[in-house]
Amino acid sequence: MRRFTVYDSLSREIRLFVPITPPKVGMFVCGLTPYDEAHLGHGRTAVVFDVVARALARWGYRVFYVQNVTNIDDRLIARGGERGIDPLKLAERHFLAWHLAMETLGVRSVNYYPFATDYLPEILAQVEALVSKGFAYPAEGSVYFDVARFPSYGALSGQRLDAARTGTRIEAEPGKRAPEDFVLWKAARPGEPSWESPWGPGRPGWHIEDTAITGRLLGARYDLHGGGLDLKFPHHEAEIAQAEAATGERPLVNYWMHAGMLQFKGEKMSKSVGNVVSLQGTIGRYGPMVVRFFYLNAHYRSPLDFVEGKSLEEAREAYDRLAQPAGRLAEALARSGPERAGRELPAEVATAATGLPNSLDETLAEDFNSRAAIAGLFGWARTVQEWLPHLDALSGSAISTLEAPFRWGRDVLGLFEATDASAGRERLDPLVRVVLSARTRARERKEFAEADRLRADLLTAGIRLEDRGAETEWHAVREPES
RNA sequence: GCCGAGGUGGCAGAAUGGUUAAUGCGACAGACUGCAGAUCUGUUUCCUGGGGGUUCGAUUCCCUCCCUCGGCUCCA
Repeated sequence: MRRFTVYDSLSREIRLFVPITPPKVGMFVCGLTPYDEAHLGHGRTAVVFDVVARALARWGYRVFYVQNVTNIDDRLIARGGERGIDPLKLAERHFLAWHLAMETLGVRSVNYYPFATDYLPEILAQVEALVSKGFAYPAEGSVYFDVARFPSYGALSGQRLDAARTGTRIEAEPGKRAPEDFVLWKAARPGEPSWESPWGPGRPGWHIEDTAITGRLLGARYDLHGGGLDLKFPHHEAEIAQAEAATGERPLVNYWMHAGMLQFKGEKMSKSVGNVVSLQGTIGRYGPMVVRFFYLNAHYRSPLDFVEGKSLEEAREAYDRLAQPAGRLAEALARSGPERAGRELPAEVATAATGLPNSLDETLAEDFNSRAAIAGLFGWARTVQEWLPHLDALSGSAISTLEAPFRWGRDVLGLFEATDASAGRERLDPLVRVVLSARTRARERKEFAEADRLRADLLTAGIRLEDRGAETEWHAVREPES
């Protein structure tokens, strides 16, 4: 197991990571409430923690990664009511879309997506435990957590209750003793989905599902909890309070990781601000790998600005600089096979290639500095560019050696994966070749006007040509419309 | 108001108690090319929010101020 450090939001310092029972790592990340289409901000958090899980797996840890799905809550009920759809069905529909987006983005490290409503017995048991231990009280069919009974409440966010209170939006919730008390079990209003409980029909509060799920799947204490920075207070604070109060064991979580917000037009991208950009739509327009690269090109804790018409264009240019040599190596290897004889690499190049993945691991092992690792890949791309013209002379194992750092990028960062666009390329290739051979003949006859006309026509069709000596390569300028 | 995260070149964005502060994008020039593109080479000069302090030396550590963003029970 590789040693690595991580910034823990609770202690506010970078700490060496030590699992409770090595090599196992229990990892939980707050998922979304799928009441609407996912936006670019959601994608960032998902990709950030995907890389964390991928890296841990590579480094010899056995990760069990759980991401919950809040499939019952006020927004779902409201949205379902507007559309005349059962909220649970609505949640399921949006979750399927999310899952598809994750698949496209290469987020495949999540082992399990538990739905809140599948954990009603655990939720009820936890609420009952809190009531019987005096940490929670029923009122008007609901149950509230008594924050005053949990003195360390606020430790994660640094919030002090007296200070927080001034800015608190005090909702008219009858029976609540203090404004900071949060709801564990919410009495059902007529027509709402509800479950039976000792306090009457109702549904779980937002915070309790996570600790009910982790209690069941990861135990009373586990290693790593992630989520967006906006969830730190009150959500994660509430998780700590209710879980530690219910089980009597602490700490609930050994390492808290919070991902920085994606900002758009100077503010956090969010539904309530109304500045959202669709995740699916952006993936469709730029391709999943460019979106992924955009996220990982910044440190996960920093705020990341999304500028329409600029950020992803820039990311595409930068990503292509890596993907192009990576792709040519993969193609060459597919053609030649690793067994083919040929020239070997000079010793210093081979040493650099085989050593780089390890140093990239070291870089990433310092609080998941993906940007610094990417910088290392750029340096390698430059070296590989020098070898691209000589690929056919190289042995299969030499090409494979050149590819090693890019394989690291694929395994850990999830970049350089074949996408639908490259599948489309295979279909188009024979057709494009027909035009190319006509153009090559024209060029041989120095009929450049004709050759340029063919090049221009292909460009209109979305295909850009690049002459490399006698050979001509082609690239799709835009994603195929689907 | 309180709590937290940030302020780095034209832009994005890393790192570090110490010779020229990564990397990418963009721009400019050269090589290559029939041209273009891609690639390579070079250039992009005084780039670390302001002011104090600690230090032989700070962008890095400490204090303070300013600015931006997030949270303060809807949030990834």
